[in-house]
Order: sequence, then C-alpha cells, then structure tokens
Amino acid sequence: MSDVLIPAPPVAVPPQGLSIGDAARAVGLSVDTLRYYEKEGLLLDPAPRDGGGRRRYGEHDLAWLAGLVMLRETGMSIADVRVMADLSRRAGTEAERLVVLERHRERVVAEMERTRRHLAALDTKIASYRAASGGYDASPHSPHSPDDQEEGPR
Amino acid sequence: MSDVLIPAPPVAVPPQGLSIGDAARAVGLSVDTLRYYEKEGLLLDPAPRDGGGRRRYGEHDLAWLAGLVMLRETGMSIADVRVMADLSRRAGTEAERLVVLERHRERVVAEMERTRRHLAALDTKIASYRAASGGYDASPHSPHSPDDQEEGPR
DNA sequence: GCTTGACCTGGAGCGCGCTCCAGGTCGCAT
DNA sequence: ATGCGACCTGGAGCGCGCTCCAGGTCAAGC
Repeated sequence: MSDVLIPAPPVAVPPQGLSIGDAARAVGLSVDTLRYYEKEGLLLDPAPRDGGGRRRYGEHDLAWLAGLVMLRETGMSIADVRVMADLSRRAGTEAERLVVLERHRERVVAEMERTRRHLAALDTKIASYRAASGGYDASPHSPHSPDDQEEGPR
Repeated sequence: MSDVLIPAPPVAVPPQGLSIGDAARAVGLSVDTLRYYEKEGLLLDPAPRDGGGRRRYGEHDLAWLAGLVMLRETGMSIADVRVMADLSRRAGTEAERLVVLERHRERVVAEMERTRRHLAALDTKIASYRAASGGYDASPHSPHSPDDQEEGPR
C-alpha cells in the first residue's frame, strides 16, 4: 500500500512522472536547486531516470519534495533535512524522526514568537512616523532611530 | 528635543557610555558584529571614541542598535538597514523611511503567514507520527515523506 | 537531416553575514 | 614595571545555500 498520506498532492502527476522543470515549477524550487538537493542526499532516493537518463518525478517524489519545502521554509537547515531523509530511508526510525520534527517545531514556534514581538515594535515605530508625517509635517528634530520599545521590563 | 522615543532603553547606560563589550551584551550581538555594522554604515554615526580611541556607546547609540536588531531579526537585509540609516541621517526623509518600514512590515507579515501555514502542516505530520508510534508500533510500510497537505486548493 | 530546447554531469563561483586573525595599543591592578 | 584583558585596525576566511558554467546528450518538430 504505502499510501503517502497526502490528501492534496501539489499537482497532478502523469503516470510517466514530471520532468525536472515541471517538478521545479510544481514545488516552487529552481531546477538547479532540485539537482543540488539530490546531490546533497535530501531526497529519499535519487529521482528515477527515463531511458535517456533524465529525471522523472513521480507522486511519491513530489510528495517528499513538498514536505522538504515545508521544512526548508520553516527554516530547517539542509543538514537537518538530510538527517530526516537518512532516517526516513530506514524503517523503525519513526521515534527519531518524531524527535527531530518536534525539536524543529519548538524552534519554529519560538522564532515566530520573537518575530511577533519585533513586529509589534515595528508597528509602534511605523505609527510614530505616521503620526509625525500626518500630524503636521516632519518636524526638524526628526524622530531618530528605527527603534522602539521591544518587550516590557528587561 | 531629539528625544529618542524610547520608553524603556535596553539597559542602564552610565554617563560615559558603554564599552563595545557591554554594548554587545546589551543588544545581543557580538563585538565583531558591532564593529562590522559600523564599518558597513549601519549606525547613524561611527560610535564616539574615548581618549584612547575606544568606542563608547551612549543611550542614543544603544537605542539605534536596539531598533537595528529589531529590523535584522525580522529579516531586513543589511542593505536595507543601511538605507534606513542613510535616510535617518538626513532630515526631511521621514516619508521615505516610512515607506521602507511599511514595505518591510508587509514582507514580515507575509512571511509569518507562510510560516504559520507550514507550521500547521508540520503539526499534522507530527500528529501522524505520534499516532503511528502510539497506536501500535511503526508499521513496516512506514509513513513516508516529511510531507503533508499544505494549503487547500491551489 | 538539422535545429532547438530541455536536460545531463562535474565543478567553479557567488552573495550574505558574519567571524577570525595578526599585530598592536591602552589602562588598570599587582 | 609588568602583566593582563579588553580594545583597536585592516583584511582574510568561512559556512550556507544556492547559482552558474562548460561541454555534452537526447527527443521532437520542421
């Protein structure tokens, strides 16, 4: 069975698979990046080749790629993605994969929280500039510095 | 005049200013990075020096640095921070600074939104691993791929 | 049969953002 | 006066993640 747990695959995949160009478009990477990832061992296996030695990406490959992109876009390093790939090639490593994912999740959440706080500071800053320009005109003693309060007491 | 709009400065600054080491600690950067930023023109001015040619960071400098860190941590490039610094050195550029900040804000918000969606996918993935390991045991045909659905219809 | 364009491989190059190093100075404590 | 640690400058080096290039093959359309 090996059903790939993907309700909505990123794109319709014909039986003979997608060319590297189409696959790249489908997952939002460049052709070069796709080849680079393969070289770096981030794929479960090198993409299967057709008669002429060209890569053909099946649903399976596309599914993995979509997940890979998700990990990369949440800031997982190439090295850590490789760890996931290495684990995923071996059966019985589910617990370890889970650990990697959970650790990653923690980092993502922490990072979002920090960004959220910085965004609040940015908003305050923007508001002060808006007030300055909207109030009258920019005063000669301009509001210096891109700063603003960040968090509460330190 | 020239009040720096900082309710809560990041740290208490003695009248003679902070050494580069203390300033670095205060804003969470390395000493090298602080010197690098100065070299790159990200500060409003090179930090003032004491008799022996050593940098002394005043409240003003610390305030700018705090803002700079906020911009960097929300993903603004060195180049764009330099633009902000260049603008902030000239009076009457408030509107332009506002544009830069607003554009940056848009990017940050978009980025957070993408991360939020990816995080949801990550959570689904984690849940499926938890179910697999908790349910019974990892089945031989293990849940392949770090993937999962991402967004709804494309 | 020929052109065109997408693809192949191996490897070099690059932009970013630091980080480190060599060789030296300063100032405080012993 | 002598150490010591923190600081100085200019410049080299580096890790990451691609991106580009040369030189070649292959398949399809004209």
